[in-house]
Amino acid sequence: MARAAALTKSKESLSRERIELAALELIEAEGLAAFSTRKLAARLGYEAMSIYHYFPSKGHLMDALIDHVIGELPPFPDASLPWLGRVRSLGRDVRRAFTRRPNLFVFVATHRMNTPRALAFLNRSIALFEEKLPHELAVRVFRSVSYYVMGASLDETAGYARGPSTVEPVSEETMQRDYPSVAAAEKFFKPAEFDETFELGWELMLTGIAALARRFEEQR
Amino acid sequence: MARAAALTKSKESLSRERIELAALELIEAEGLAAFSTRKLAARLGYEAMSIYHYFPSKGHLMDALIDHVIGELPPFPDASLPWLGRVRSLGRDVRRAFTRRPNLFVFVATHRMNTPRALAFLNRSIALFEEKLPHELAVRVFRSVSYYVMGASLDETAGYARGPSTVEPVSEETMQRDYPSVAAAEKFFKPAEFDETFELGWELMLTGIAALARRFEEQR
DNA sequence: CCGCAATTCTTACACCGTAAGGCTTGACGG
DNA sequence: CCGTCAAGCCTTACGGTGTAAGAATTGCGG
Repeated sequence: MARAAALTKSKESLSRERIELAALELIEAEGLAAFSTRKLAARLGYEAMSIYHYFPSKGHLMDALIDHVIGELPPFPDASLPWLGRVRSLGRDVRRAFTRRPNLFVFVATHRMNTPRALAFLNRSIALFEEKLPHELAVRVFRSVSYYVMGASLDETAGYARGPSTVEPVSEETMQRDYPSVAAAEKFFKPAEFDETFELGWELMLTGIAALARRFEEQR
Repeated sequence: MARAAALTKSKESLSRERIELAALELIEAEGLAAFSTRKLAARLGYEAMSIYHYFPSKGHLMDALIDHVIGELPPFPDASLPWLGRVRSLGRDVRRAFTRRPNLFVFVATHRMNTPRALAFLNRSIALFEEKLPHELAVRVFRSVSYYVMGASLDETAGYARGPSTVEPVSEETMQRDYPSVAAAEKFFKPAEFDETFELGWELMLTGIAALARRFEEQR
C-alpha cells in the first residue's frame, strides 16, 4: 500500500502524475521518436530506473498517456441537444482534443485504446448511435465515423503538411511540371485549412447519417 | 555509378530490390517494432552495414518501402466508368492494397508520402475529383475521402480488433457490466466484419459526394 | 595479371529499455 | 533514542538499436 510520500524541502518526489505530465511535455517538445525513459527521468531530476517504480514498463506509461488524453476530452455532448447535433459535436470534440497533442497522437492512433476510461467513452459513443439506429447499424456507423475522425486527426498530425520525410522533397519546378494538381492543391493542405476541410467531410458524413436515421424514424 | 552486379554461383548479390523484398517479408513476419537492419541483413545472409551501401539510412529504406506499397496499387480506375464508380473503386483499391501489408501500413499511415510514385498517385486522385468539382472543393473532398480510407485502413491494421496492448484487458464480466454497448458491439469489430463496415461508411461518404457533384452538374 | 572501383565486412560509439539488486531515507513501535 | 522495515531511488549491467569510419574482399576491364 502506498504511504503518503514525504515532501523534502529541496524537491517534490516522483509520482505517476508528475511522470505523466513530464512525459506529455517532453513528447510534444522533442517528438515521439526522441522520447525515452532516460530523458524523461533527467527532465524530472531523477535516474531512469526510478520511473519503473511507478510504471512497470514504458508500455504501461504510454498506455497511461493515452488514458490521460482520453481524460482531456470535453464532456459528452449535452443530452438536450438534437441527436445529430450531438454526433456533430462528438466528432469535433474528439478531433480537437487529439490534435492538441500532435506528437502523442500518432502513438494514440496506432495503439489499442482499451483502458477503462477509453472503454467508457467508447461505450457512450456507441450508445449515442444506438439511440437512433438499430444495433448493428449503430455499431457500423459509429465505426465509420471514427475512421473519418481518426484519419483526419492523424493526417493533420503526421501527414503531408508536416515536416520533411527522409528523402529530400521534389523541387518546386518538378512539382509544377509533373504534379500540377498536387501543386495547385498544396495551398489547401496547409494547417490553416484543416478546420474547413475537416468540417466539409464531416458534414458529408453527417448528411448520410441523418438520411439513415430518418429512415428508421419513419418506419416506427 | 552502379555497375552490373556479378552473379556468383553460391548466392545472389545484394540489391535495392532484394533488400526491399526481404524487408517487406520480415516486417509482416515479425512486426514493425522487431524490424531492424541487423535482422534484415541476417535474413539475407549479410552483415548489417552492407544494407547501407544501397540505402543511406534506415529512413531511406522505409521510404522505399512506402514507395513499393504505392506501386502495388491496382491500375487507376478505367476512365470509361462513370465518375462516381471510379471514386468508389479508388477508395476500395487503396484500402485493399494497404491493408494487405498490415504491419507496414501503420508506418505508412504515420509518415509523409512524397516519393515520386506517391505524388503521381496523389496527382491523379486529385485530378479525378476535379473532373466534377470546382478546384477548391475537389481538393477538400479528396482530402476528406482520404481521411476515411486511411482511418479505416489504420483501424483495421492497428486498432481495437488487433492484438493486446500492454495493460491487461478488462475481464469479460467487467465488460458486460460496465460497457454493455461495447460488449455487444465487439462482434461487429472483428476482422470478418471489416469489409461490410468499410462499405457502409464508404457509401455514406459517396452519397454526400454524389449530391455535391450533382449540384455542380446542374448549374452548368 | 594488375589495378581499381564496387561491394561487403569489422569495429566502435552512443543510445535504448529494463533486469537485478543495493543504498538511502523517513516513519514507527519499543 | 534506537532498531526495523518498507518505500523510493540509484547503480550496474546486458543485449539490443542505428550508423560513422574505415579496412578487407571481390570481380571486372585493361
